[in-house]
Amino acid sequence: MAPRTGTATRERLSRESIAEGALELADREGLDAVTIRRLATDNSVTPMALYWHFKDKDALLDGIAERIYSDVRLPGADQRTWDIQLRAILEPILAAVRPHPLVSELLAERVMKSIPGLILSERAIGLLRSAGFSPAEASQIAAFLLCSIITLVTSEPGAREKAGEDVDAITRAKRAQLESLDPKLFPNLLEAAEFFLVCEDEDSYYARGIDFLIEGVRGLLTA
Amino acid sequence: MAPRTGTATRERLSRESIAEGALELADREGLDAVTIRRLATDNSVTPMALYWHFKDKDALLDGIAERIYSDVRLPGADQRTWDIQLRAILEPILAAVRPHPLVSELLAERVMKSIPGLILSERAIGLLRSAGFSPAEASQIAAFLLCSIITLVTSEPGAREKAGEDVDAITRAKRAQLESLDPKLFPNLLEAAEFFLVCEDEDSYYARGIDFLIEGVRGLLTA
DNA sequence: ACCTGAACACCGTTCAAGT
DNA sequence: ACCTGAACACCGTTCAAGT
Repeated sequence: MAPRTGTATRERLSRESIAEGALELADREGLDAVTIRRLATDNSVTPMALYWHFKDKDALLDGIAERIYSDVRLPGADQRTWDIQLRAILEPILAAVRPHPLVSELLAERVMKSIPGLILSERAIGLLRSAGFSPAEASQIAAFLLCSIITLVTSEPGAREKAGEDVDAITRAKRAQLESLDPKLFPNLLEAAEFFLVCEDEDSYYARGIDFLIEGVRGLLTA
Repeated sequence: MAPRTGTATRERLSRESIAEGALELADREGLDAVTIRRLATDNSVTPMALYWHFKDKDALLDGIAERIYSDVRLPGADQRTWDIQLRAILEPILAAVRPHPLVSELLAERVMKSIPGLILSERAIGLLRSAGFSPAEASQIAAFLLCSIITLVTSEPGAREKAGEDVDAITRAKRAQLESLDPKLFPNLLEAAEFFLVCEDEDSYYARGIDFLIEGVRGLLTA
């Protein structure tokens, strides 16, 4: 008889399946919902079962980060100018992180803790080295670029509010707070209030972010 | 008889004294050490006492962030070019955040939750507006610049290791991990390994960071 | 190899009560 | 106004044990 399959099947636990479930949970309900005990019941298992697959909770979060970094699809290196190639690296990273605004805060401190993260760091540093930066400069700039991509996602206006289900209750409260400010003291804040609450156009938001980063590198190069 | 003063005096609790104590604790032992119960015993008081001064733990963390933002000393506006003025804003922000690498991760999502944070945001947006950016652009760029300053501090190589007391035990472990990488696959990472572990020169690290940000803005402006 | 059961030492927070 | 006491519903984690 073939093993049972279907919705009620209890799959064998594995690092990957646990991390995948944890990521989906975090995307839906936020990182605070990711709890050893919650994951255990979601997997129909005892909390201690998870400790066979992960040393501790921090290692489990490393696993979530690895899962996201493994989505990055880097293009092959070529002979185009450094700015074109840099864009070709940054965009796939953004594409991998962007679906996970509630989880992105995990990523910065965890790049060096997984093979996919190491690969993408190696690639970025190599590109910056060949553009003319020293090892010290290249490693700092590469780290900063990655952090910046993550920051763009983490702080995309409106994105983080998806954690609580009362999406626009939070937005309304924030709007009320901003609009209660003294217009004499905070004219510019009031003029721009709407752009802190929701993102007018996500694509142009991210395009501007990437442009900023590439121009920043160019500025350091020609200084 | 004058009220007792000296080392054993139990001061009256206040929002400010609690936040100050919490910040010092976080600077010494990291944010995980900042616990309602720990702060209570540090203040020789019951955990519930803190709930009179702060709605909940999140509000207490807001208080810590406000404490740091209140250290920012902005210069008066003047008629110099936008890049000079932008530098004159970014540097005092950096100066306020830099002493608190273990706490800086709190700051990004909390700028708009205190008067000092609102003031500095207003100022940055105003400057970018007068440099020629639209309200949407100015607010996005201002938010990104602030996040970037914070990121520079949060991820300054070696800074975060000061949480655990075994400072160079952690550094040694990280070095071992990096040096165990295959030199064929990660040549650039290995060449730059040292710069991920400790910061060669903090001042040039931060100078490069600020230069990057200003050049990034210039790039968007001339695009 | 993979998982369970019971227990420990912590959390944040509510609610009613004291002065 | 400011703080206490007792209690609740959670955490992560250790340790010994089962199959």
